[in-house]
Amino acid sequence: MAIPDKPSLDGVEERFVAKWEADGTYRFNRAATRDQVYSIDTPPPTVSGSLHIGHIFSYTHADLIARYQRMRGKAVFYPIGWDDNGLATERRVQNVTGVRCDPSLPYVPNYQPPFRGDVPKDHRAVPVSRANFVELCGEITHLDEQSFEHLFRRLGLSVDWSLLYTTVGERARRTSQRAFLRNLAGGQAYQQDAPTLWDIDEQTAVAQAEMEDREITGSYHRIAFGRSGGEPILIDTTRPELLPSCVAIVAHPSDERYQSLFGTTVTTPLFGVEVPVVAHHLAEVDKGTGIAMICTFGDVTDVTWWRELDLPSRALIGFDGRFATETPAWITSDTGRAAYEKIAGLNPKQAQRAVAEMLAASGEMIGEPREIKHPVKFYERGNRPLEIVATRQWYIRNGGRDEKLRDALVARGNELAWHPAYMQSRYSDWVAGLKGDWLISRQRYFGVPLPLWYRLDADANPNFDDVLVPSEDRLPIDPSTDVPEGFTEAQRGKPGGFIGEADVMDTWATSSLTPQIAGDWEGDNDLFSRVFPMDLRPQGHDIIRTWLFATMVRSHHEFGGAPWRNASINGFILDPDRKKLAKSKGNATTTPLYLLEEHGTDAVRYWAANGRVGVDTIFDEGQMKVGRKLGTKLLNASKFVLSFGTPPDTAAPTEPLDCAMAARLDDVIASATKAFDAYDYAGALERIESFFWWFCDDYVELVKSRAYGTHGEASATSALAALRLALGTLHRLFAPFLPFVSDEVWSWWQTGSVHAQTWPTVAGTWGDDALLGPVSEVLALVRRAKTEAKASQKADIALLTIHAPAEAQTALASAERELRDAGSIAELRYEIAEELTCEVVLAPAATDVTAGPPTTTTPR
RNA sequence: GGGCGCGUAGCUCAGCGGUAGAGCGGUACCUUUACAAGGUAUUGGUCGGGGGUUCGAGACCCUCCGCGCCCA
Repeated sequence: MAIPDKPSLDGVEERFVAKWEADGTYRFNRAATRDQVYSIDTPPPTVSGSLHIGHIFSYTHADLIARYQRMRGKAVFYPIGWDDNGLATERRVQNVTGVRCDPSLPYVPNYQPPFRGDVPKDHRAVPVSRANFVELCGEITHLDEQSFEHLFRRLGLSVDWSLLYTTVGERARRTSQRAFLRNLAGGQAYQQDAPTLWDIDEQTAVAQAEMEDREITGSYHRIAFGRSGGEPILIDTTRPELLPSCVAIVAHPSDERYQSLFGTTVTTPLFGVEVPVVAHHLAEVDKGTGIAMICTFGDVTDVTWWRELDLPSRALIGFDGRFATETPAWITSDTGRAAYEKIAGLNPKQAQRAVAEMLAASGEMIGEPREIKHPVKFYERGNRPLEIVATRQWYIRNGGRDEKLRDALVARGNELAWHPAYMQSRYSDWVAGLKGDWLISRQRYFGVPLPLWYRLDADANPNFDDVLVPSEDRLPIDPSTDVPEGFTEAQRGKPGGFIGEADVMDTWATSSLTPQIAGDWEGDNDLFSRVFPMDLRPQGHDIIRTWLFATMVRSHHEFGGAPWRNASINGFILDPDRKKLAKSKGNATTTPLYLLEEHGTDAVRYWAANGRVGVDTIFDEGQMKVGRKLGTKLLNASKFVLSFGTPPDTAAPTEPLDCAMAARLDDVIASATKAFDAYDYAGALERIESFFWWFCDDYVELVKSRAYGTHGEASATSALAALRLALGTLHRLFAPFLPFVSDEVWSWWQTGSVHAQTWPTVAGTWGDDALLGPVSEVLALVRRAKTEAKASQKADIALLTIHAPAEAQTALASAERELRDAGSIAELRYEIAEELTCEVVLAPAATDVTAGPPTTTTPR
């Protein structure tokens, strides 16, 4: 291919994206053996969200490593997936189409939702069947996935698109169900009736990893518990509405004030239920009055107390977040039952108002409620505080209730090389602090179903202990339409028959299997054995506790080892005020596609590549402009170097300056390789870039005249060979960072893609680059003299006197021709001196016969 | 409250035991036949404060201050 007259970065993305796809440049070679493979467990982005600059940042980092390893000769297994499974997708579909799922409705063929796009604010969601809802989820996610793919291709990710998977796709469902069944068989999955964190708006259970604390305003209500033959006990609570669920009151065992009360009973106000006074170390002496009521269940501490003190369960808040309509049996007094009837069916907020009014009226509330700020648990995507309801759920053991397992999982962290190393403590700290097992069942619709049925007794009541499972070869199954072995569809819901499990799995229960899904575990075990355990898991530090940990749990249970060898953890993107970029803060307004179009992909990648592994990075379009400049420079420099002509095949650098440049290049290759091997792509780029600018500014300037042939053919040939050696090396060194422009310049003079070439290696035969120091120094002094004389850089110098130590003079003498050419120096003299200085006498300019006096400069 | 990380030039960052660095910005000069979407030069810092280890500390240790993230 010919060199364009005016090289340009415009349009390189479209051209090479198409070419790489057509040529299969990034196709995985599945014949490669495990030791020849470098496999990457890429995070599948959530397609219900929109891509933002953080994706550009982190996915570029993974791509840098992928491209480097590919050039090192590895068969790179670099798949990508879309995470389209779960609640986030359901929400998006509801918002876009104006429907909501009602599993009781029948399927409607060819259903059209009321909207596709802008749903008016006052629109009331239209109920649709589960099957219709899932269909719409599939339709909307498919559209999202196309735009994601377009952006990622445009970003130049060298993923093998033929390996694309989705987390709700057939293979993911099969893998996910198979892994669950193995966990079930291995005793690592179990179901339990237990207090469960519950989001009353989404009507689903929430796992520990998905909840967060938020500081909200509440009110301390001081209420009096009656005591036979004594003063009432005063208790401060933010949740007086839970009074009917009260099972005990609790103080710290060492609390002097309440010593005499432990073992006695008190009576709850309004409801008149007798409850014990108990001691537990979690009661806080200096919080409120130091004695608290235990209700089933107001918060997670209540759950601990309930479990550890073996208290009865008196839960009243149901799945809908409202108080049970039926008055519970443990409230026996007429006044108590009358009080309860006033809150039956209310939501917690309404009930709180009602209870507070009743307490005020009965005189059992002391003073007015006092406002406080306190942390309350929320579902991370939720709007109202979590409730805790007692319900049957499925769990996977993750060490939260088993010290040995916990220790084993912490130890698995040592099997990974963490980049940066300190990120391992985020993992260890999280695992060590787990409070319970991993809740994986969700009361949702768009997800992977739990592959289970339950046998029904003679009255058609489910026996949850009698679990029916499919054989693995039937997977994936949907228990709402598929039938357990030995049954017929007619027996569904009938006495002696079966019912399907309605719940789906937590999205992380599928996402935790991305190495197994991508590698087609048990589907193509030949492939799987070539790629697993994966070499690299790249991801953000925010999801170490979820994605990374959950994946570790699954791999530990199934394979008894870590699922990867390396974890590289990327930082966040911050705005110029050092705030985390987030759409909700309104500082993440620039879309990724706009940036790629505005600055060019290579320029944006350049910015991303400068963000060191694990370090939060400021969003900086200035850096993208620098990247753009680098790309332009690579075009121009390549064109110039190639314009000198082609040296003979056997040509090699022979001149001292050329060999010294090659030696310096060797050093750059060595240190860039070392940096890349340590996952320090930013360090590698820094060294390559710095060499490149020196190469352009000094080396090319020094040799261009000789390359034109001014000193004869032999020395010209040495220059040409050296220039092309450097150029070919630079093109390959830049290839991971600037994939588009590097392939463009490569195509001018080479065949094939630069991305299919091998990473440069050190020749080690060029000697040292010692002479380059003094030469660059003199060149800089000459330039400074000209600049200070306000002369053009091409102005002639009549006489240059170099004062320098003897060894520097030897170095300079070996490159004297080049110095004279580059500086337009007529006469050059040497003087011995301690320090290197130059005396510059400019030749009288043709148009200016009154040139200034000689200029003396010293290096700084 | 706990854990982790970070405070180096106006800005963004590198350096992590041996003479304070890069890019951007600012300033000046050069319309140089690769590049004006350019080039050349130049200006910027008691390396957050204090103590200690060392012949020597931006770097290692202690402590304080400030900022960020995660978890309570």
